[in-house]
Order: sequence, then structure tokens, then C-alpha cells
Amino acid sequence: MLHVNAQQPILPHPLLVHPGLKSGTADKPFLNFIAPGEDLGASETSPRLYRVIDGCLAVYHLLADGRRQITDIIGPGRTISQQPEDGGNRSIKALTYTEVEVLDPAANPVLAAETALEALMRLTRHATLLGRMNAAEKVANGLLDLAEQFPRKLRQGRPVLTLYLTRSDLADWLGLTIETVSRTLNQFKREGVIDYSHAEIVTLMRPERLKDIASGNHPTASVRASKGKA
Amino acid sequence: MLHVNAQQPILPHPLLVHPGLKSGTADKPFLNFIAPGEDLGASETSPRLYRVIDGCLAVYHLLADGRRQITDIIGPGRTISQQPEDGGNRSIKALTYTEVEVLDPAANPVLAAETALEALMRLTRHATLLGRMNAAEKVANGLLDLAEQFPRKLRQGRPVLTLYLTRSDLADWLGLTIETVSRTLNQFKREGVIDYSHAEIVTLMRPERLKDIASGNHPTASVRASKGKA
DNA sequence: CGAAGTTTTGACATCGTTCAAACAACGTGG
DNA sequence: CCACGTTGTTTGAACGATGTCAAAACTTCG
Repeated sequence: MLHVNAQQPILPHPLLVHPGLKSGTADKPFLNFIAPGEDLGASETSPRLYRVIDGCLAVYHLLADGRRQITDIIGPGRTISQQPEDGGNRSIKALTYTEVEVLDPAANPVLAAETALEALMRLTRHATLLGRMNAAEKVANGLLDLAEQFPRKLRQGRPVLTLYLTRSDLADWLGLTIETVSRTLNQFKREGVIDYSHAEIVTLMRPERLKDIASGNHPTASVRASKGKA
Repeated sequence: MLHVNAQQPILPHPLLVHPGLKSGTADKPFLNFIAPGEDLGASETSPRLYRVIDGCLAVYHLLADGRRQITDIIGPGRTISQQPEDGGNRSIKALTYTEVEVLDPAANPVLAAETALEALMRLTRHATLLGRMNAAEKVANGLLDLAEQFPRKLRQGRPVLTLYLTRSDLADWLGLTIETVSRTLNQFKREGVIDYSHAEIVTLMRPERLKDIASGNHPTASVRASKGKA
């Protein structure tokens, strides 16, 4: 899946120096382009702070047998720190062509602290999602999160989002299988809660309903395509 | 359940020994006793850094409908930071009589940063456990973690731990139900992997086997009391 | 001994996974 | 421009791990 961002020029070089911008370190390029699938900061030796300008990053953790848990999805405006000593614990990769600003945490201590705090708060919420929610709640929460991070122009007053994640990414993020993600999304679609024709552009048709589902109010609980309910 | 201190283990954490650490604000006591069930730092107005001297803390997050996710368990030697602006997001409570040292993060910036980093790394690992592991793997990993954090004297060369968590705490930590936790522990006991008579003192009879299970090598996979296997 | 809380056990239900196949989208080469 | 291979998505059927419900067993403590 090639997410060529509409307004995003495709650049031939993964690394690009933008001369006009101030940064933390004097000896490093300030802006960096990462292609889909590429890892971020894998070769760095010192701690780095990245701010996403455009695109989408996934923070993930691998088990020995290949199981993967995506612990956070990062969109434009958010910052993320990467420690080299994370030792296989945590990696970051781009899910689309992504432009990041590279900062020096030592030169931006306040931002670094804020970044760490936000990461902690989001991870705490996500752990609760992983440990204590069912499939419908997980997917609903995921969609609401992504709608905030990757908004497109409203369509008939409804929120629209760019879905940079494949079903596989969603599954690894939400602690499900791709089949369950697909079934749940299609169930939402059938119920008129969301809509999509292209797999990467999703409209929240009934955001309030989605919020209800996300917080565990399931008047219509069943996720499975059941005969009883439309 | 009255967990009157397991004898203070030799503190594993290197940071603890620093003699020159600045303590909390000058107008506050440095040591604090928390009773089981009591919340930590609920009434504080400024960020706090706590170091567990003895006992056990649980970091948890509540959903509106009462579901609870314990995101970390903190034992002697470890530090934990608490931000007042966490707004219902994250609370900390003692699972036994717990003695903590209260520190000012502003006066201990390095320790504060290390604490945040460790919290992040542990949460990342725990998210993977919650999202991608089955019950046996979860319980095995939980036991190994607790064995490091709450060690007692070896028994016949085998690790022994003080289990400050109830089945309910374990369930909320590992993203399971109390019944599944109980069944899994008893399965491990039946298989001779662990042993316990009092519910709070657990011996790892075959730590290597437990590590295998924890990392997904299940030659004997089934957790339920199944007729097929002894 | 009796009451209250916790843990264990059993029987059963179900949600999510697994396995398998069809379908759709897309790029490539003829 | 179309056949084809590749990759991702959807759908169905069946299974099984874990949850739910209920009751018994055990612990603790008055």
C-alpha cells in the first residue's frame, strides 16, 4: 500500500537539509524524510527528539517470535523521543512518507519532559485499552484517536481521517487480528457509524455514537454480523 | 491480608545508594508510610518523585464503568513520579504497608529523567504483554517480574517471592479475570513449575521452565485443567 | 464457632482467533 | 490495454481460549 499523501511531494532522497530552519544541534540536518517502512533513528548514537511535521509514525515492540505490538501512532505536531539504549525494546517506523524535525533533547529540556509525560499518559490509556476493552471498544477508540491526529477536510460536517495504517497495523496496535479489525470496521460501516470506499479515507458518520461505543456504552453491543440486528 | 514486611532485601537498584541525593522540599517529611489501599500523592499539588523503600505500589488507571488496569507494580528501590495534572488518568496505591521516600524532581533532574525512561520502557513491555500474549505467558512474565522486585531468601536454591498482589490485582495487571489467573497459577503448580501453600509466598521451582513459558515456548501449552496432561 | 472475604473449581457461553477461500486494488510486463 | 502476480481486505465456518456464572473450599479474624 502506497500512501502517497496528496499534498506531499515524493522525494528521491531520504535525507534532506532545509537550510532555513533553526534546530538544536548545529552539526545535524534539521529535517528528515522517512519513507514508508523505514526505521527512525536506528543508527543514532545519542538521544533524539523528533517532531512529526507531516506523515505518520508507529512506535512498536517486537517479541522474539515475531509478534508485534504497536504502542503508539504519532501524527503531525506530536513529538517523540528515541533513546539508543532502548536495546531492541522500542523502534519507530514510518507508515507513510514522513517528514520529521530532528531536535536535541539537551537543548530542549522542557519539550523533552513534555514529550515523555505525554508518551506516558498515552501509553497508560493504551494499556487500559489493550487489557480491558473488547474489540468494538478498541476499534472505536482507535478511530477517534486517529481522527484527531490525521484530520482531513470535513465532509458534510463530519470528521474525515486519513488512515495510514493497514489492517495489519491496526491489529498490532489494538491487540487484535486483522480479521477482527476488518469485521469490526465493516460492522461499523453497516451500522452507519463510519463510512469508507477507499480503505485509507474514513468518515465518521456518527461520531457521538462512536464515542459511546468507545466508552463502553453498547446499546447495540454485538460486533459480529448477527442476524438479529441491522 | 496483612503483609507485614518481607525482610528488606538488599536493594537491587544502583541509584539507591547515592548518598548525596537531595530530598524533597525542605518543608516536607522525607519518609512517608502508606497503608494498604491508600492512594499516594492524591493531595499533592506539585510533581513528586517517590522512591519505594519497602513495600509495594500499584500504578493504575480506571475506566468510567469501573474497569481497572494496573499498569505497573513497583517494588523496593524503584522510583515513580506522580504529576498532579494526570487528571484521573493515573493513580498510585499501596498494596501493603509501604514506606516511600519523597523527593523533589526539580532537585533531582537526573533521577527524574531516569525514572521516566524506565517507566516508559516497562510500560512498552507491558503493553506488548497485554496485547500479544496468552494467559500462560502473561502469568509467567508477571511472576518473573515480581520475583525480581520482591525477592525473599532462596529456598533450596530456588527463587522465592512475596506476592503482595491479590488474584484480583494480578488479573487487573495482566488483563485477565481472577478465575483465569487462579487456574493458570494452579496449572503451574500442578506442573511443578511453581509452588505455594500460603497464597502470598510463591517459590519458583523451575525458573527456567517459567522463562520458557514466558517467552512463548510452550511444549506443554494448555493452561486449563485438561485430561490430556499431568 | 461463625461471618466475611478470597481463592478454587466446575459447567457453560462467547468473543476473538484460526484456517481457508474469495475478492479487490494495483503495478508490471506482454 | 489487458492478463497476471502480488498484496491487502473481506467473508465464512469451526474451534478454542478465556470470560461468565455459580457454588464450594479455604483463610482470616472476631
